[in-house]
Amino acid sequence: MLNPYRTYTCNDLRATQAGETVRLAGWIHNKRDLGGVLFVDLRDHYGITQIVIPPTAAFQDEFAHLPKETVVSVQGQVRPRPEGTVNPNLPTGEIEIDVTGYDKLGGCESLPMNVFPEDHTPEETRLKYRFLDLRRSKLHQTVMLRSRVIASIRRRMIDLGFQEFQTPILTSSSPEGARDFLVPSRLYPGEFYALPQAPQQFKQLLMVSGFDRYFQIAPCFRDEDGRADRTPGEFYQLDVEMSFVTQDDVFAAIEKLMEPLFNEFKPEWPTNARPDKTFQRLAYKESMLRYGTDKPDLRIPVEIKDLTPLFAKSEFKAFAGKTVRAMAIPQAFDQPRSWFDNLQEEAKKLGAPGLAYIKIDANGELTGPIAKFMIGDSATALKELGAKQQSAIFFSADPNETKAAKVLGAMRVKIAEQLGLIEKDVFKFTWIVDYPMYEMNEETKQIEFSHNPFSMPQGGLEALEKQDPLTIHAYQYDLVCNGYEIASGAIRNHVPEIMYKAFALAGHDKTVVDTEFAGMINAFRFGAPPHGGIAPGIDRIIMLLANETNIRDVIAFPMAQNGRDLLMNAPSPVSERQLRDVHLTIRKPVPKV
RNA sequence: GUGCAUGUGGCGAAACGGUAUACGCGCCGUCCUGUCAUGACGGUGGGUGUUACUAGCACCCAUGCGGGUUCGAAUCCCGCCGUGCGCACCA
Repeated sequence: MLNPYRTYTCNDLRATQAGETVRLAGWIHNKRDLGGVLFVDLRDHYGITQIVIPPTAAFQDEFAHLPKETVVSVQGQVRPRPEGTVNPNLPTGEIEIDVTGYDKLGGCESLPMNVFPEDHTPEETRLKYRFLDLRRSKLHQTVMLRSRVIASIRRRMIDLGFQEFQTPILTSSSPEGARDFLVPSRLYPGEFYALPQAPQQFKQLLMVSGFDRYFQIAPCFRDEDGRADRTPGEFYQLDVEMSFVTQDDVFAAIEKLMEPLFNEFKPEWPTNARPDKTFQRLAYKESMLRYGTDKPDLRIPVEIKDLTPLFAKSEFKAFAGKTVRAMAIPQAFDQPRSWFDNLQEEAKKLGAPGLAYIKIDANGELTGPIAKFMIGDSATALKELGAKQQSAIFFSADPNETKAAKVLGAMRVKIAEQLGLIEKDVFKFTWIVDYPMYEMNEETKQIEFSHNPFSMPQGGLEALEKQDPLTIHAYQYDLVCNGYEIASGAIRNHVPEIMYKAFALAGHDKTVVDTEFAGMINAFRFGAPPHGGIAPGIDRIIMLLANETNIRDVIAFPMAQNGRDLLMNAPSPVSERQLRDVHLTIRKPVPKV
């Protein structure tokens, strides 16, 4: 039986179908009323077809007054367009439909935002009327890209020998990491499920269960605030875990996924992969030194240098005895004083005392506010910094090494954006490896895990027993592309003895491990394979492939930065009865006066 | 929690201490038989009142909300709220 709404989609018809009687259904995309003849662009998911309502049609006037975005089904005959009126920009541009009748399937009221033309609209409106925003070709295409990327990832993972699993969404709260989303239990008053921040423990348990190679396109829930590259509340990871592997094996698997994936969807953008399609590696410490961050944007051709020894005994008190880092910025010489002043303000916002700089003029002479302190060795060294003439050198000095590095790292990106120094249309990947296992909490002076406490320390038990904890590296790694952390993972600590020792160094005794990670530590007692994995962020990968800078633009139904869903009105109050079912009373915060 | 930016018609916006809503988009009306971001002309914030009621006129209100400075505030100041970006946070 014939479909009552359509016999073709709006992207199907070509000149070869001329003469056929057809039915098309879709949205009224645009109208061109020429007085006699009425042209209407009919749009569906697949494309646009021009339909023509002739002056002889009794319903022409009626049709002309249907608002844009009305849903109709039209019947008519396919005919080739007259000579000279073919539209080469439209796949269906050779033909048009001579309409003989129509049905109005869905009316449309006055629109709160334009679907076509796709003009600028505030994000709040776009989120509230997401179903309209999703009709616009930009977002519609991105969501389709997302679908194709995920399909490709799934196919590639299976081809690489991985199996797909599902893991619980209602699980238990885990003590480490971000805040959990909690789900109150009806059957157990006062007890809660938590939504998983990642299927971390489950995937490790699957390895202990002998499944060898796991993957899942997994939703992850974390109660943390949004950023341009981070949605609040929930996001998707390609969660991966492998047994009997080293770090190199995990890298090899992910490289076999990523490089071809990026190449499939953005073939015109070269990557910096080596000839054998592997990615470069950078030690965490090296990255902090050269780029001031553990997610360096390698598209920026600027590196930071350490000048600490040079100023150790300097007359210049602002630098003496502190960690001093510097970077040379080409093209910065000619910037106005206000530009340099602005950067100082930016640096101060990041907690730096300021942002010192000197300029190197056409004669290679040092100028600027602090140039007079740069004498002898330091002047020579600065010229050797690689600073070409007509450039500027920026300094960051702080008693705290990490802070000195991070300030300059942030300024490196900001300056590069302002001066257009970021290389375009290219993907620059790097692995970040050798993360420290522990770090010193400056406030409490306690040694803490710097990343995932389940990571295997490099050197194993021996390192934990004999080495200064702050010098121990973990088999912990990130994959970074164009300044975005797109994956994070580790070789796991699967040996209870090493686990207890690792926690002991961070000040947690055995009972903490036994109670808080009971499920996993118990499993490790019964024959656990060495294993490790990684979790690439799906949303960020799509962002890169779609060339978007706002992560909400690659998600069909995102929440606003404040964690609200403006379309569905979540979160929202629930009834007293629902609360009673789960044994909750509301404790409201004290209102501000 | 916090820093910065921002908030004016359905939408993008203009006015930057002196007649708010210029201009554009959309929408409405009229005209046009080959357009395809159609074109031309006109209209388009809200309320109340009034008249000779397809229309006109008068008055009032409106620049996120509340207060303040000023002869006069969209504009300057204070507080609050919303949104965006950043920081804290993110095993």
